Amino acid sequence: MAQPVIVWFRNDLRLADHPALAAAAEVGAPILPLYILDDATPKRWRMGGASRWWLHKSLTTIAKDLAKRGGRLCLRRGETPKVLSALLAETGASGVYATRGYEPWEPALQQAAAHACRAAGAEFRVFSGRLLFEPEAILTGDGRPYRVFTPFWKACLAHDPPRAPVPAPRLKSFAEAKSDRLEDWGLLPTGPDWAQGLLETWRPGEAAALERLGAFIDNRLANYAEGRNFLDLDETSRLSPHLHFGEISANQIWYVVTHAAGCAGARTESGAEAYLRELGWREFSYHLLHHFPTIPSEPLRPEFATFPWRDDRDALAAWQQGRTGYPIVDAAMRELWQTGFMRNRARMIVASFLVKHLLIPWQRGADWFLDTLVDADLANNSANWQWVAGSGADAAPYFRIFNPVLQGAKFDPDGSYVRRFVPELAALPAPDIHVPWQAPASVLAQANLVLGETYPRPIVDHAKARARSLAAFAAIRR
DNA sequence: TGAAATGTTGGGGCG
DNA sequence: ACGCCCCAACATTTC
Repeated sequence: MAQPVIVWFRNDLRLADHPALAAAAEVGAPILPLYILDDATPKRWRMGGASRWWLHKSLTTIAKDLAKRGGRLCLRRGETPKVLSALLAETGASGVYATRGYEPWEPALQQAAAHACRAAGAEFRVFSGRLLFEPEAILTGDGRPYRVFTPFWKACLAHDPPRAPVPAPRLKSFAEAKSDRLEDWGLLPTGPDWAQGLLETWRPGEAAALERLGAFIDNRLANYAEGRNFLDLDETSRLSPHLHFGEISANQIWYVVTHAAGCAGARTESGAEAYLRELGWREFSYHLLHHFPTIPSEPLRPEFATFPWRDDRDALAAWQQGRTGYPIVDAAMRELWQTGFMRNRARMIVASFLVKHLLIPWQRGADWFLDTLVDADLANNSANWQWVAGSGADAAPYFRIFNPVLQGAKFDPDGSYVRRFVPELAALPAPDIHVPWQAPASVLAQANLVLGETYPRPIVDHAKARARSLAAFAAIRR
């Protein structure tokens, strides 16, 4: 029997447009599909609860997809180099093929994997597959990384177009090896099963991702530029968790959306352009993380080291649990807890509230998002929290403080988003639903609402919090 | 990918 | 008819 080739799956849990898998298939040797659960390698950034739930479902799905083709996904738990060394010894594999990662620990991890392969006389090959543009390919004229989005994205668009997707290879033969049982990995919540809302909201896996992309393009892409902001509508793609786990690639999305846009043609920015620009922000985040690997924990702008943050555990808990007294903030935070997701508009509102109204360090918010979002992604999460806080690249200016009442009135005008996720406010009429503390007593009584009991009063006064935030930012502005 | 404060304008009520 | 004031409505600037 020929020496097998190990395809080391990570956040690339798909069979189509998978350059490493395609290259392994080209070899003509049996393929051993492998996933390693390595809780030791990123010491600080252990996968969050919602991510582990998704991972369990996604591994189940790709294992089935492989089984349909006669293969068996090998699951191993442990430190990656040790697992690879053991498996190379067991199987006599001639190589390990993987998709390049960009997190801060990836260079060392990939080097360790390469070393394990070399010691076993096998080759280690890394393929691109996660990004449209490699970080080395998009640099300013003097060879430095971009720190402002617009010129970055212009440079991307002027660059050679992204790699065209490759189809799923025909997989002729597989190798097998002893495998853990997925159920034994404990990825699903036990004790309280908080994942019911996730189960009702999501269908992880490659097939579902492709279906979602198709439905998005058919039904919502044309209206995306405006519609994505409305919290009570479902006008976003919701592809982010699929994209994070690599169930679909950015290249697949790029080409399908570009093709769909080819028939359009409008004076205002089209939905396709707006959507591709969001993919551009993802690229930008990954490039930033690659070039500035400390951004998950440290502000990119050094002057923020002395920012007068507050350590307010009660306020943080109120924010996490969706009881700040600002309905739009609470609705969004409860949506996050129930479904593992918020659209971008909601993320901006709640992030601005945590950082500007409460003056709580953005890292606390980033940690909470990493634990609760099904699309938790170190690059996007770090870059976007720093963007909101003003400490990052091309950051939102310090004075841009969202007014949660105005944001609610603008993007949830009839209050149906609030009603869906904050049921104790459901009986309030639209004029009052974003400002329950201003509602007349008769309206509150009719809605069976007792402020401070059935729903909290605002934990901060907007005008005072705004002034406090401006003063805090003035302190580091000198 | 804001919001609030401040400035300007123009219609209309009214003496 | 006229000037004055009020104040939306909109524009600009400031945070």
